[in-house]
Amino acid sequence: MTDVTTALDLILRGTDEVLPKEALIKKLEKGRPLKIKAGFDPTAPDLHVGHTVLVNKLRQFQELGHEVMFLIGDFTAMIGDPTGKSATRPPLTRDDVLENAKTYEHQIFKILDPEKTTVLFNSSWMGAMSAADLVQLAAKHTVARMLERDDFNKRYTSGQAIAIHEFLYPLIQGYDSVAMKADVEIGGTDQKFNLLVGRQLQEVYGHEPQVVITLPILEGLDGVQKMSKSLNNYIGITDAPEEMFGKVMSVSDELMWRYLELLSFRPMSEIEAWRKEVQEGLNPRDVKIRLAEELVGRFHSAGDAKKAHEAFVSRFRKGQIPDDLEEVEIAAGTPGMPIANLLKESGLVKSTSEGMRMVKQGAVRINGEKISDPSLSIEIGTSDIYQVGKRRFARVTVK
RNA sequence: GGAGGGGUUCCCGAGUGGCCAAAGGGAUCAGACUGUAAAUCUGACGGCUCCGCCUUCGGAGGUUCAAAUCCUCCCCCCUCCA
Repeated sequence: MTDVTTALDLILRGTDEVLPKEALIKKLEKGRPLKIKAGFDPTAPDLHVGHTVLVNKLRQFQELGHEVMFLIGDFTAMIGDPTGKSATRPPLTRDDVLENAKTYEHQIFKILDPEKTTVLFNSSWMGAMSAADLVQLAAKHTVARMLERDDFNKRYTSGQAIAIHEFLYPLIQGYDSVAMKADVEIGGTDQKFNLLVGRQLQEVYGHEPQVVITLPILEGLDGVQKMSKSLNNYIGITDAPEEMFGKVMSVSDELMWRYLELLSFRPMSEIEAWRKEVQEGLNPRDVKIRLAEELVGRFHSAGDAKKAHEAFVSRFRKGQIPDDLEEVEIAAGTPGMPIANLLKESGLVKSTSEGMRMVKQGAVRINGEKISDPSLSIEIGTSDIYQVGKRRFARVTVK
């Protein structure tokens, strides 16, 4: 096993907090594989790279010889983590859970080593718990401590409702650590309270408390708000190679360094060297390309990464039309089809109004030729390449 | 149970009878500049058979030549009192 100083270096990379750090060192010094716990909600198996910050950390632990315990919170999902008001969620069936779990595995094993990963469900011990057991568990924690949690506190003081069962969420998440005998639990900074409950409960149950590691929430492509699907500022790990590549390239120079720290597997020493290169005049774009290739390579393949890179260069730097065009056939009703309708029918714009606008704004090209006449009509039997803006392309045949 | 405040176009938020497809900001899209950076500037931002027409302001009715704005009923949210 790697020596403790080197291991610590790797583990600390990109973390927000390690609580407490001394305990982590002690655990590492034992020289045995540690049990690393991370919990996931069974409802949202469609991951983006923001989620992988945590998974990457798990991977680092695996590289150091530790054992990852990937916990799917199918029982806790019944409660729903009480952030805000959404206390109840539609219940998932057993089949849903299993299917989502499979999707998770498929996605995380692009990063994690399946050999060193155990997938667990907390229903397997929580489902067996009796009401009496639950009362006993609840007796081990106090309301005052629960109210330390920021959002509970806010809601309580501002007179908003907190249902009793919401207190059970942190409690059960904490109990999971007891049941799993976790040595370390990793989560986002927003999970800090819940993670700490695990420490407290383990102690009450006579176990050695887990070390809590919190990781920052990754900013989305806008660089301001957290990465999320609903804000549409995410890089999905199932995004197509070219799309993924392009999204990485559109990140700001500043944000790029953060992405490198949290998403790249390159050693920090190497990344620092790149930083120096940029200071000495290297175009930051070229560093971004390295990251884009690494990510596409991870979630697709090295070959895809190379192709995406080439496509990117020809399309954006040289302004060429991509080779793998979408082919669309549409039927014209009348002798000719107005350009705006054609754009709408082919899916390049959402409405004819938008189509009109795009033409007026000079965003539309046919076979590379800019057009500006919104009353242009396209004849039947033609097949041309239409472009709207920089990214939307299609070969459209009018029948 | 009582008193009051509110629901406006993707979001926030103006608008209290015609000049309102509805201010302003955000998000988004396009153009310029670039490294598809960022920032900035310009423009667009309900739909359509697009210089005109049609459908929007919680829902359903009504008053009026004319309503997001007035009236009636209903639904939902919030604050305070009990």
